[in-house]
Amino acid sequence: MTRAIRDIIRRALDAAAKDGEIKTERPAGKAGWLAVPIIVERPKKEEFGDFSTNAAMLLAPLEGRPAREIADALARRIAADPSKNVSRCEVAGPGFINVFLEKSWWHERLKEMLEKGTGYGDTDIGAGKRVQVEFVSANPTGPLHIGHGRGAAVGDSLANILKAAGFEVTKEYYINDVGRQMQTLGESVRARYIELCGLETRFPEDGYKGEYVKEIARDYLERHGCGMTNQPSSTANRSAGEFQEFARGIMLERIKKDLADFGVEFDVWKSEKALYESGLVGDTIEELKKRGHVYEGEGAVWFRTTAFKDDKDRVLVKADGQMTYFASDIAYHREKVKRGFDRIVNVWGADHHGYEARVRALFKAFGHDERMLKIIFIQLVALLRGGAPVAMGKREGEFVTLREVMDEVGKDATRFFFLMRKSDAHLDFDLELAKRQAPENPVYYVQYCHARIMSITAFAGEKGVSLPQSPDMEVLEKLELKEETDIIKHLAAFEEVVEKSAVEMEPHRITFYLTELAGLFHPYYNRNRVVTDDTETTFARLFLCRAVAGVTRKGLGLLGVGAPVTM
RNA sequence: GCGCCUGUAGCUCAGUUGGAAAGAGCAACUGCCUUCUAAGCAGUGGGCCGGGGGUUCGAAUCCCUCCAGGCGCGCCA
Repeated sequence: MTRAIRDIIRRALDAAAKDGEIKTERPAGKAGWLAVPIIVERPKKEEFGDFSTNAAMLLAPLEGRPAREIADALARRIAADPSKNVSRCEVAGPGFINVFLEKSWWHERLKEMLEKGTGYGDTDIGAGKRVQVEFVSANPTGPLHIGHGRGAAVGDSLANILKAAGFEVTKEYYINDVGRQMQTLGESVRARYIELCGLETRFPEDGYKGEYVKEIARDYLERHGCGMTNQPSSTANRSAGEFQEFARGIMLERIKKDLADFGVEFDVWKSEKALYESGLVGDTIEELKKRGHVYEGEGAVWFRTTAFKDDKDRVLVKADGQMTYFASDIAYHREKVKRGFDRIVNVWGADHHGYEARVRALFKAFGHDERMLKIIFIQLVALLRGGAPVAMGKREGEFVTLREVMDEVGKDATRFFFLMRKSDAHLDFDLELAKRQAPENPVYYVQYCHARIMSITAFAGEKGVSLPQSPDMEVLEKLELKEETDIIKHLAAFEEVVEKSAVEMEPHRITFYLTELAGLFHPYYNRNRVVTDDTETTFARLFLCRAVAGVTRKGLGLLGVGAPVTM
């Protein structure tokens, strides 16, 4: 759509140049029709036209003439555009050129999107480039909490949007299944198990106190009985590993179930443990060594990340011989690059931002273009209930799980709420508001738009109206109301919104877009009847409804939110 | 102390490749259900875009500085 508009401006520039009114040379190529980037925008105010451009103001200094003079010259030519799509063209303010398009031009846009059907909104700016989106990646030491939920919503929705924009996407979950915290989990389960068997034991000081640990211990007990408690201490120690392995399996199952119920499926589950077993971690350190980025000191092995703008060097191998989390993580990122992704996206909790510099150091050390790495930080969620904060604290075992929230307010509302803000902004999530089935709840506002249209369609069916597969232009010409053109204009912007969301990696743009669309449709519905005695108008309006419902369904789909037929 | 994020209406937030008179939702107030779902609609009030400088024809948007809040600065993950 912008392409068509840009063509109009370009033709005007060409004509003006030909007539000698513009002397500035224009470089070849699509982007540079001027030495400066021309902005074509959809003005906020409708008296400024369907689109406007600042071309004249940018040309003024180059031409050495007043902007308004140049604007006049261009406006004359735009108004006379051979496509006949321009109804009028005005110069305003300091030299803006405001262009008004014929209604029929918008009707054609509507026809186009109806013909594209469910494919409307898909574009190919991704050009099949491969993007890996790694998100959630929570340690399997406890259930997913609400913060993970926001990351899941953002990551999954982003993946959908990228796919729609023509990227090839791999969704991946990195399982931190080695290390101290996993060990603690194993010990915690073991302690609970021993307790369940009626024996005395000391619960680990920093153990996980949540109820879920007891549940896992009960599971273990059911499968293995109490035999484990009688074993000699050496065996019992070794069995801590067994508890850990058992707990890992249960927790992962539970996490997968939570995510599946949240509508999130991963393509790849990557185990940190497996990364070690494949030898990749060792290889990566060796490789870094060869490149001269590694040194030994204080009994540890260090990666000189300060050479790449990190605050301090980072330990890869601890003095006790254990690898750090960082060691496996750089191996993982190196592996991602090797797998041939064009773009690597990490969705992290905002509390990990201090980690970014050292991961980027890896890219630089290996000579990869670090611009391929994008890290999205998710600010923490403040959970409220009727305005009052709900306490969260993982260690105490009092955290609010994604499961609880989902069960209470529903999957759709939960996902929608997580996507109402840009990721790096704090989010207040009020359970009471999310649950309320009232207009102040934006989820229902948008979903209702879809359901309402489905209801209209059903009503039309009862009245014996059968809508043709594809619209005739003569029928669409019946959409004469300003409200109708406004809705079409907004629908026509959908592709660009999807593209922008993909490029900027900002799913919340879709949420806002849909709320605006619903905000146009509901008033329209309220003032006008769709199904009337006038067959052509009924057809035209049903087509418009079909397009609104289609875009709403598609947009909600990108968010991972359902589009109900009835509410 | 250093780094990252945030600061826009009473509340929660959009709006940053610089554009024309600042946007939405909620809350507040006033109205609307014999007509395709009132989970809806119509209307009213509400702002030194954290402060101060600067760049520009033009700044919520870019630069500097200060203030406030969050987070991070482990041989944890």
